[in-house]
Amino acid sequence: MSAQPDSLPRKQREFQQRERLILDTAQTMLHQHGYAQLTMERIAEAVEYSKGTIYNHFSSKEDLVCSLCCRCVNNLIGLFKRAYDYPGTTRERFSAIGIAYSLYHQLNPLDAQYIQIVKTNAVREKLSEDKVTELNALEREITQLCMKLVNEAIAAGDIPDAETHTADTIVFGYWSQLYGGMLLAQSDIPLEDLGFSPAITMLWNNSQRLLDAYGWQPLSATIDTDKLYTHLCSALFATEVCKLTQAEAHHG
Amino acid sequence: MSAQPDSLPRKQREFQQRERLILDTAQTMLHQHGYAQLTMERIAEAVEYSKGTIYNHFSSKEDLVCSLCCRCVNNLIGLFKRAYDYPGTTRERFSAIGIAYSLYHQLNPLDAQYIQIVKTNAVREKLSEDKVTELNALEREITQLCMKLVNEAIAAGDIPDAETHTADTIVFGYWSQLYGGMLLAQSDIPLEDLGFSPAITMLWNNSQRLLDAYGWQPLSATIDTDKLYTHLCSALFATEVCKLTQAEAHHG
DNA sequence: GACATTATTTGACGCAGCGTCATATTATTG
DNA sequence: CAATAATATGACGCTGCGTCAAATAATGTC
Repeated sequence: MSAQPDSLPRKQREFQQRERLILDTAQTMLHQHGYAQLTMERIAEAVEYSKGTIYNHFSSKEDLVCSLCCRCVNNLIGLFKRAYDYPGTTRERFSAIGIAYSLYHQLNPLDAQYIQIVKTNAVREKLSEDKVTELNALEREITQLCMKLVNEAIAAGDIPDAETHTADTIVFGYWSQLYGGMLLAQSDIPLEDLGFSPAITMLWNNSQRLLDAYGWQPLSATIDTDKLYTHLCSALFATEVCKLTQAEAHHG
Repeated sequence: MSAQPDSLPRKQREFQQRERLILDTAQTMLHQHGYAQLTMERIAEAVEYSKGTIYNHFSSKEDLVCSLCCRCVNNLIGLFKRAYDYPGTTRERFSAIGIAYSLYHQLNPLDAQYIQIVKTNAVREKLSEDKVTELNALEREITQLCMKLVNEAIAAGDIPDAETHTADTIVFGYWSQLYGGMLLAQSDIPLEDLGFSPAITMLWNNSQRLLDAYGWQPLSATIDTDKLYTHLCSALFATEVCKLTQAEAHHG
């Protein structure tokens, strides 16, 4: 098969493979039994390595969870890029980013846990320098992707009165809404019990409203936003939607 | 002084007093040294009671932090009520709620920590039934206050096209934006380093935009929103703004 | 293939912090 | 002033993190 020159990176490949195994296992355990039940001992037992070996990969439990978080943001970046590359109007593409965000969190509701956990100062305090840097880089990447798109829209004249609110304000506003909305939707506060509509619907409607407020053409009055939603879903995220409906059917 | 009939509740008064002492101390410690350094032993030592006594008040460390969180939400409710009672247009009053939220978190940036910590499933898992109920009740109260105001606005005809987006959507949207915006502003991601404007300004502008999008009269085009901001601040939250500027002057 | 050397894995260990509970202390009552 | 009830205490058990010397495996040398 592979000749000598490959034999050096073999170790590294094994290392990476094991790292994936550990992360996958930790993720599964987290999903099944919650954070409180997630211990380094249990992970070690599950992957059939000893605790020391786990610590060769992750300097602490927080470090491990942060790595999960990084994977998660990476996945999100993938979806965002798909939205970015969609051949439509800038508004459609930006809307697609919102859908990507929403879909991802619907599909992986528990992934929001890592993000939240890692955002907590209680955890950040304990993270290594490197991991913080890694995470910041990813967050920078995903932010810049949004900024780029908004700047394209402004350049193309799709946001006529863009002087009054610069790209950063728009990205910040849209992102706030998505982020806050997802957190509220997923929080243990039972929104629907309080007489609220499904959060996903509200989120979509609100974000479209917000884009209207920025004057981002074409305004929602001129198009059917419900149709846009379903169209973008099927055009860009067919597999994700499919998985989601399956999961829903499965859970009843 | 007080006669016999009062002597029974005396114990209770002492109990409550001590509870406040513990919470105050814990809060200070949290602010000064962070969550990781906050231990039950240290709290006990600081208040000069033993650990067992602390556990007479709080069934666990999480329980204690949750109580801090409750106090914090209570403070917020106080500010919201002030905004609600302001004798102005519905839009001004709702805007004031946004300012209340923003001011509170600027004044007590660390309080957001408890909320975040408690929102984390990792911590929720460990909370007692009672504390979760208490917290839910508070969150219900603060939500309902917002709902009430939006419904008043709809009833008064201040939101003409209110059929298309019901009160819950508006509250959800506004709240999402405030919540998400505050989290982003406070997160360790250095927004300004990424070329962003001050988050508070963006937050205010975006929320005004959103109210416009709902068609909530009077639209921001017809008024000076900057002036409204400063006016509401001085009319309703003079003491808070004062504290804030002092704190800023103090920290340089 | 036997030995030396280097890399990796292991799990026993130390330690910190949570939460408990039998005991000690203080308050209340007869 | 004893008897009894209420409360406070801190030693103790336990769990889980992170370390490190020793064991084991891999690699290189003759």
